[in-house]
Amino acid sequence: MNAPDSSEPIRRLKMADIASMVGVSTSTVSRALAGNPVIPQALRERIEEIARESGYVVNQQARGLRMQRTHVINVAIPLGHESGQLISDPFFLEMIGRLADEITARGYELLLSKVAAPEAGWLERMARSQRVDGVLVIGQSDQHDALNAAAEWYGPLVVWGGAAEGARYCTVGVDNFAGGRMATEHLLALGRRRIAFLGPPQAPEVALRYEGYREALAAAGVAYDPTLTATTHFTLSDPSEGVRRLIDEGVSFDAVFAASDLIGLESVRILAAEGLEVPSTVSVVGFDDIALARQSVPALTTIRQNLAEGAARMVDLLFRRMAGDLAPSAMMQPSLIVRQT
Amino acid sequence: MNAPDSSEPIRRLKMADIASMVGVSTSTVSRALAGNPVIPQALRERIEEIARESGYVVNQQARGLRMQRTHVINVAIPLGHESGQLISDPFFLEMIGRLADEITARGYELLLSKVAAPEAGWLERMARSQRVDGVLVIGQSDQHDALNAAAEWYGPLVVWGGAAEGARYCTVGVDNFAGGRMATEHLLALGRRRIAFLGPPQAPEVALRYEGYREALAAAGVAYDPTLTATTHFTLSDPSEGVRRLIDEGVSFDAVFAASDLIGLESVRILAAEGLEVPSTVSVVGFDDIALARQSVPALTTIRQNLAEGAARMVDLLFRRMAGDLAPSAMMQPSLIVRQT
DNA sequence: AATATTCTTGCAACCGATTGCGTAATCCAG
DNA sequence: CTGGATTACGCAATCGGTTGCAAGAATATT
Repeated sequence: MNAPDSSEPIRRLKMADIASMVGVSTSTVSRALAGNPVIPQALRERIEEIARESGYVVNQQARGLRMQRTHVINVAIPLGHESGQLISDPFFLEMIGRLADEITARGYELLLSKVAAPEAGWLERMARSQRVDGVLVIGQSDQHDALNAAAEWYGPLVVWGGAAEGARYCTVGVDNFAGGRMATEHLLALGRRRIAFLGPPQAPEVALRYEGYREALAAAGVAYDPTLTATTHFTLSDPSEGVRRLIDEGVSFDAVFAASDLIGLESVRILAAEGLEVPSTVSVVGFDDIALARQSVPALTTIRQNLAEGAARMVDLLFRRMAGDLAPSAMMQPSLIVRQT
Repeated sequence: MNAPDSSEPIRRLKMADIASMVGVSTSTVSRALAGNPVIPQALRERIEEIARESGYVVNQQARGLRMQRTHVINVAIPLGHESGQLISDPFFLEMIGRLADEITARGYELLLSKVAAPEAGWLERMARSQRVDGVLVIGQSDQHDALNAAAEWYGPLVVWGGAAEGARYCTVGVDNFAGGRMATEHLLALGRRRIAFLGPPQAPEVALRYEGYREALAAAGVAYDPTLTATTHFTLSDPSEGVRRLIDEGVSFDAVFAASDLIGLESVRILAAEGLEVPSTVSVVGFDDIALARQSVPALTTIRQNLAEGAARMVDLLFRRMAGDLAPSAMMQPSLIVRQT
């Protein structure tokens, strides 16, 4: 369609070009553009002026090589537990958006890696490639061991997720155990006794929610029935998963605690389609409080994770770790948001 | 919490270390790891072996500097038209996910830039920083001129969006004009005559959908009423926008064509809350066909954009452009998905 | 006016790879 | 056994910046 202007010199400007235009050495240009105060203001301004009007931009490869830092953070999303390749949970979008804000605000860039079928050593390669200064992992998926191994020698690593047993890596997340308990207690308080649990149990954060669920049941003296637990992926794309399977198997239940809002919303939809009224016949509680939970009809009751705060904490911890301070994990309190289900 | 093993040497391995371990020069190691056939197989395998077991990973900064390519693609999301900082439209998530697949499949990485308040020169800086080999822009937002300017001298740039008037940059997108017409024709076929249009008209793709809307009205001999057009952002966070304003202003309408599914879904919700039944009183058609449109109750009728194909085309065009072939824009056909609204 | 001090600015080494070119080693035919 | 072709591999330049060190210029001190 269009062609780059062929009269434009093909070779990109380098610092030496600016230097010769100004009549100084590259040392001076480098220092001037870095705002080093040893360069007199007048000269610095002249250099900045010329650099700007000639469209010069510092080569980040060269700069990174010399300075041994890239100003890039790797955000990795492992999808070991997902069958499909797609990230469909809006939770990720909101998280990515928040992280992008925090990272950009600190003058860094965000390298996004979707790790679909985690190969051994993916984290090692990420950490050692020198392409990034730190790594954020969103969700442990089934990569607990890989994370532990990497944390052994790589400091600037922060993981969003549950405080899994024996985790030696730094995590940020809500108290999943408390969240699971809160959700279950809420359902119990509504008089529900046969509460189904839906979620992918391989993920540590889900496992903790499940523990909270068990704990609340036990505390209320309600017998735990294993047939009420259905493993799913984070998205309910496959009808052989989740509520539908419970219905098909003839399991009777009067409430659903879903490990994510997406599962919860899909459950509501399936229940409605099956003629089971929500919330009169079956109550549903989700987890995350994605934007959608509030907007759907009926609006989903859920356990809220404050992602803005979570993202800020993750980035804060990561930068402290990049600075050599091996900051510890942080846990935030979730809250119950009662809506219509 | 945990501390990186302090007995581990602090300095990272470089190629020279591997070279001396094997007893060859860095040239040989470099060639061996690159799979260069001039290195005998036996030696290559020995080098690979040692590199692997010592956990060596090539420094991408150095490699990039020397080779003048980074194997990174910049995916930029300009949000000039958005008031808030948040990307909330799931459209972006699906698009990012698809692009990530395509880019990863070619052995490249994805640098994600959320361009919240576009400063002059943001694209220039991106292109000249040598941090990436190519740039994909998701949505033109209000950055049409900036894109045109950059395309003048920067080849590897592909934009998702509408084929805006006077665009000299390479775009991939659905035929927004046809999509707007299809949506409107569908509503007209249902007998609707007072069809409202909701969307952010600064974005070229939305402007084209709007043209299609006008065209369909004209073709059907239905008078165009400017009071039926309400400008919004891509998300309906502000109640002073969209349907609610039409209702408040007492504008009568029997259908809504929303420029995105998110606007459409929010409209359905507001209409329901206002006691206007969908679809008996008011019909609604959205645009995008995000996963949510299918799952919501009632399921949203919409114009489908095939994002899997779109992402594949964008990446294909970008790689051809990176190879110096200035491939032209591509346009795909949207399709009408009739559901319950 | 001579010396001490402070300002400016450039030289050159370095970051860690890749690669053109040249040479030593090996092979093969005559 | 020798000359020429081939193979294997290392030297050193290069990519484009940053920065310790030091020299020369300008200013201050006595």
